[in-house]
Amino acid sequence: MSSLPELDRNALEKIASFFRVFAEPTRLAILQSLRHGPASVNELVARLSTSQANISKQLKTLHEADLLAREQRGTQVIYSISEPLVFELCELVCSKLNRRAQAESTIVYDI
Amino acid sequence: MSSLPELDRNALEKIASFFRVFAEPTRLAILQSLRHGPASVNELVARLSTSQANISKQLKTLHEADLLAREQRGTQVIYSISEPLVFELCELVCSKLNRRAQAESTIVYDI
DNA sequence: TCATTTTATGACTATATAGCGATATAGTCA
DNA sequence: TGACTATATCGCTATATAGTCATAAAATGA
Repeated sequence: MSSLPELDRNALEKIASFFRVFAEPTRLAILQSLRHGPASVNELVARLSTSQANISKQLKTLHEADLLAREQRGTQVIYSISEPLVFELCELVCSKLNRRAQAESTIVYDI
Repeated sequence: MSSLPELDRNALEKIASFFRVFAEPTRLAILQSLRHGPASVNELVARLSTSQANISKQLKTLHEADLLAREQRGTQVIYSISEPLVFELCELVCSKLNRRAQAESTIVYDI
């Protein structure tokens, strides 16, 4: 938002890919869970209702998007949010959805 | 980001769906093009390299997500950005990607 | 080394949707 | 009404990926 040379297809594709990381409820659930602090894979598996394989897969996606830090401790791997942007993005979207919801009912979104 | 009752699957799915609207380069290209001001479907078709059918389809998605306003003028339909959040979101993501890109090369993202 | 625990990966299925060509729909003007 | 223009929709194909089960890989401790 400033200079106006248009982004080419390649750049737009990279931006789209970044948004795509946030476009799945399971990944959002992982981010929401990690708001409380770092957690191991098994802890996340216990909290969320999906398989260990799927949790690992989605953690990989989040890590490759540079949103999560990964630390190995013995046989466990501890993941934590490494990018504050995660909260800013979710706050923006949640407040937007809350504004919309208020006009309709009373559901409140808040990650 | 404040109170901590976790969002249920249904709420997370709605948030994910919202992010998903931004997760396709053609829709981002439309948003980028509309930054210059309102435009008709045909104008967008002329600017972007995809079919009229696809432009109409993606405009529908953007409109249903409450991001675009739609105004019929004769046989033409004029679309315009109706939600400033669009710019905030894209700025956040672009600046993030720029920070990352600076650490690697010199590509600059700026919608 | 072997058994155990924890995490990651491979093969697969099911589903969602981007994009296309063809066509329908709707508005305008003669 | 009929011709014309602009937009929307339908049917379709191709592709991407979430999720699952089974298994591999890696770290630990006996």
